[in-house]
Amino acid sequence: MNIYDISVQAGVSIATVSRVLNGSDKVSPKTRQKVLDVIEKNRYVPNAFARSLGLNTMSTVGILCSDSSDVYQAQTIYYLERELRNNSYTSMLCCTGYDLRQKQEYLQLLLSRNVDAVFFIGSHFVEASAKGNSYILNAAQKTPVFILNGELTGENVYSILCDDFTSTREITDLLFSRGSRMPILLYRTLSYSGQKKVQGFLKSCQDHGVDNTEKRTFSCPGPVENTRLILQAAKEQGVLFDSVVATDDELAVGAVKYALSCSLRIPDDFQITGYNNSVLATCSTPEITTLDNRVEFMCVTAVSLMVQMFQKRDLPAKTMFSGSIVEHQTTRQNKNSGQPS
Amino acid sequence: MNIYDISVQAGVSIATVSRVLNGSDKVSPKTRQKVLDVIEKNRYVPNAFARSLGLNTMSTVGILCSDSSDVYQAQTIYYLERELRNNSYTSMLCCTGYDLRQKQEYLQLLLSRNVDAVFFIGSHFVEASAKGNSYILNAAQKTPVFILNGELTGENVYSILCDDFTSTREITDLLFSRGSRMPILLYRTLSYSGQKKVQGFLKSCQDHGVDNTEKRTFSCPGPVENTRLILQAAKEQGVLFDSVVATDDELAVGAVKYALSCSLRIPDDFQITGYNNSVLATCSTPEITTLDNRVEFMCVTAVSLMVQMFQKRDLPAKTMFSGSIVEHQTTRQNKNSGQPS
DNA sequence: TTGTAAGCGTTATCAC
DNA sequence: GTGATAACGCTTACAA
Repeated sequence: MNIYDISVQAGVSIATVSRVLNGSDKVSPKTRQKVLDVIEKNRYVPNAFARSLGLNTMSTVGILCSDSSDVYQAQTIYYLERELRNNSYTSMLCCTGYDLRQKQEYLQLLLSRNVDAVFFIGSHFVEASAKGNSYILNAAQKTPVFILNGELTGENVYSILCDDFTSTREITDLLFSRGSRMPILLYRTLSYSGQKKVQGFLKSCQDHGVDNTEKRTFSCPGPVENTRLILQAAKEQGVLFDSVVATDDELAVGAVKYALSCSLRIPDDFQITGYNNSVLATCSTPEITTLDNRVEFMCVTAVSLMVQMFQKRDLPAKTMFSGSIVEHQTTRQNKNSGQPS
Repeated sequence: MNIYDISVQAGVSIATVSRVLNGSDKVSPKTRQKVLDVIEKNRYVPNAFARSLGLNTMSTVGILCSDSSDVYQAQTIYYLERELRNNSYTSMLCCTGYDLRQKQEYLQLLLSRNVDAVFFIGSHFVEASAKGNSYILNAAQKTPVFILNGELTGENVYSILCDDFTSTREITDLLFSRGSRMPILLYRTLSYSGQKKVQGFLKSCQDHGVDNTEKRTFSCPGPVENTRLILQAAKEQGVLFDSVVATDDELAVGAVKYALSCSLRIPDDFQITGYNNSVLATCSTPEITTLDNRVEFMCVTAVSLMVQMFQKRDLPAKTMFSGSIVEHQTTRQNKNSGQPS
């Protein structure tokens, strides 16, 4: 069943059927109804392939993430897809993993499918070296690129991100204000946002007169149990710390497990902050004070930017917004001097 | 740049270019190389829309989930996408929420895009009433449907699922064997798998001589704090229980929080089991004994079924596999008689 | 082995 | 308002 069949049954030309389908106002009400009836009767649905060939678009965008099962990314995917659908776009999901070659292949795949735009979730996609990012910039020559929680400068590239520097500085400030004297930072990788977090942490430490800051940041790859081991090792190597700033909630969970295994009282002896305000923060006991980096707002904003861009509006290449601290049970309630462990 | 431009530059016909592109063996090595050089030089990529119009497929499948940010669904999406991509399919992701109308609209959307197959994640899509499922059965007339962790009988519908009845019976058996005398069950909804879990729980209770089983199952919708409140209420209403069988890990986390708030010792006074073997089970302290329902295996199997189906093989409409218990810290180590709280 | 030409099912530009 | 008809860019018989 195609547009020609419909046109025959309705006694009109395919042009008229097409007009009805696309809501043109240059069709008489009578003709329109006649055509609609035939369409209805036959449950006719226009062929998407032919349509996209003619229009040169399928109203589809690509979503690239490294791992959709990561709680933060999963959240982002959810809101992105919802917003895109609300604006009549479908989402093509690609989980690339962390290998550059895979990322490039996936991006090529999306481009070859003629997606209308590409969204990168997370700053893992922005490499430290400019050369490593050329594949994104190349892509942007054909297709608009939106980077969520990362930053990349280039033509047709738009970055939407939480101010991780300030947020991490503020959450570290919070620990100091609640009596911590020697916080340490746990981070996952030195991605763009990872670096910002480290810098925010160091800034707060400097502001509070903590020395040797470069030795107070620890990389924690791998699963949650690894975090505990790394903290254990740090302690055994003589690193003194009475609080942990974690750059995601899973790392914070690891810190909770460390504290519990050492019988440290949380938050009296030991304070912990997470990041992302994910379900992990409230599933932990005690529940973790965390940073809400407004995933939903980020996604709504990103899709809004995309829609405006298609309307040829001039847009900011970078949109940055502030996070907010959500206090739970791993930080002290009010200001009093703490006692380093 | 299209196939015609390439053919001119290479001094051949578009048919030959097409043959080269599609790896036909009916092209002389010399011609092939000549064409490949021109393609390379121009970085030509064939138009996906025209291609799909001709072939009547875009090698795309639809993935329908209710909420991609749910940890279980996020896992499933990850493995599904990976397997599909390994078999040269791209994934169109749709997050429908829990409203039937939305589900139907999304399914229509996917069908109108001519996806090659549709995957439903989770049994939320299978309604209790046959009428509520007609939209799926209708879709299956055109497009093969794969239901992951749910069951629906119909032409062109394939169900791949963990044996939730047996798994829940076994994990309840485990609690009895570790000294529990009066377990209760927490479930999310009475979806297909939800029902199976309830039945498995009741069977185990009957086998162990527990009466009044129908009053020992509790529905726990909503966020994690709600679970604690429901358990609290149950206790205050005089329900006696010394262990909780939760039908997902998040519910189990709620049970952990309940136990900790009552100062019950886990697992000595109170035992808990989760379900799904998700990150939540290990992020909890104590870590939760849970059921591994083999998400990865399920996805690999589902995609394998799809591939075989396209090869016109005859396939089982239902593929069921067993789960396995992963013991952590919320169940006792060995058999000894317990003391009901 | 290669080329010609007829689809595939739309949209859109013309005439009328 | 409506109807021919030419794109859109590819695949694939069928011919040569």
